[in-house]
Amino acid sequence: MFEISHIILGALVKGPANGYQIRRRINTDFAHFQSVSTGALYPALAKLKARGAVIEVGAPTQSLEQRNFEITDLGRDELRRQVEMSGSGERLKSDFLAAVNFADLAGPDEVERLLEERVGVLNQEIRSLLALPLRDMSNTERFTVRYALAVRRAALEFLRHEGRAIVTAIDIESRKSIS
Amino acid sequence: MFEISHIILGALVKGPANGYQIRRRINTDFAHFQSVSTGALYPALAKLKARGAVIEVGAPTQSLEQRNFEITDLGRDELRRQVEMSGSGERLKSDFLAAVNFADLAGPDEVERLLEERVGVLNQEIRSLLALPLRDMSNTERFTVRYALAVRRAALEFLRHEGRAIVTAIDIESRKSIS
DNA sequence: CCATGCATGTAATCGGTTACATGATTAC
DNA sequence: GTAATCATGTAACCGATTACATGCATGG
Repeated sequence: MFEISHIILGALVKGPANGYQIRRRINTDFAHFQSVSTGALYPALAKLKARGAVIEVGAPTQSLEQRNFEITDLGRDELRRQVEMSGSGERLKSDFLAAVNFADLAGPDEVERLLEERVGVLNQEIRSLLALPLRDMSNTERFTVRYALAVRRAALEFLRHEGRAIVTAIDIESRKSIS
Repeated sequence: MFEISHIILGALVKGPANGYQIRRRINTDFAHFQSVSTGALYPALAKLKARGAVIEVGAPTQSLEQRNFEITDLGRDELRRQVEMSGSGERLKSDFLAAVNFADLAGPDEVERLLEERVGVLNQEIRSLLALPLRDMSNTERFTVRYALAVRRAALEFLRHEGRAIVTAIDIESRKSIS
């Protein structure tokens, strides 16, 4: 399992950065498969430094309390080993599917709301993915973005074709139980 | 956010069950959006009982230490409210995309392995979804299964069409850096 | 001047998994 | 008889989020 520390190393492969920049790289460039909060980032970064997977470089002379981290060969080794050990699983926790699954209790309006909202979320995610600087990316990075785009577009497509049908089906069903 | 307790309530909507059966319902029928471990299930079940969202029914006379839980009106209310409050987001943590994203460090063989493994996982997930008793399901349940099928099939399709290309692209790239 | 973004960090808490402990029942 | 499945539960741990505390820099 990939942990935050490995993702941090992955973010630093692109070049040195401070904590804030690492966080932004992860939450934009890697948003389609991972995210971080500050409470996870800084402790993980400290541990990586302690074990020599990253080093702190540059001027402590700087007036700002801004730091600068760089990945070491040891860090690259660690990341490479992680890739080699990694499986191809995904852990999904879907509020959308859970809510729809149990929406019989709430009625067709609720299903309609959830569907519309999901379409909105998917469109937003697609827009974010398209906004990424695809030209500056490596082949593998671009591949992951295109994979993420493909599944989101398929989800949208499905909702467009089958969303209406499910709402009317539940509507009919709920009317039946009333009469 | 849907928690385990809500998912348990959702499993009990289908009818009374013991802890073990609840767990199996979740890990098969709801596998496409949620899973549970025993360490989460039993404490959550105890709390649900304590607050009256489920009741323990039937014979304590039974020789087995088998229990039987039933959802109450209060529990149904709680689940309905949760559906109404729910957003349409999904939280994905993908080892597959992370590993591919950083696979430059490991070489084309590693990418090929990850792709093949992912195809295997997707096929298995599709088989599991198709094995579900679709006839016995409500409209909304069936809808979530078909949604899950659609995105997995799209992922497979993408890998079939674009998987080969990425492996060769990285291969060419890595040979370039050698020469 | 004041909101927003940049920047670092900690403490409390959370939701959950892994592993363990135990034992009955069923199927080969 | 022995392996697998059914069945319940706890303790230790884990990875992470939320909220907070602090302060500088920038732009409207």
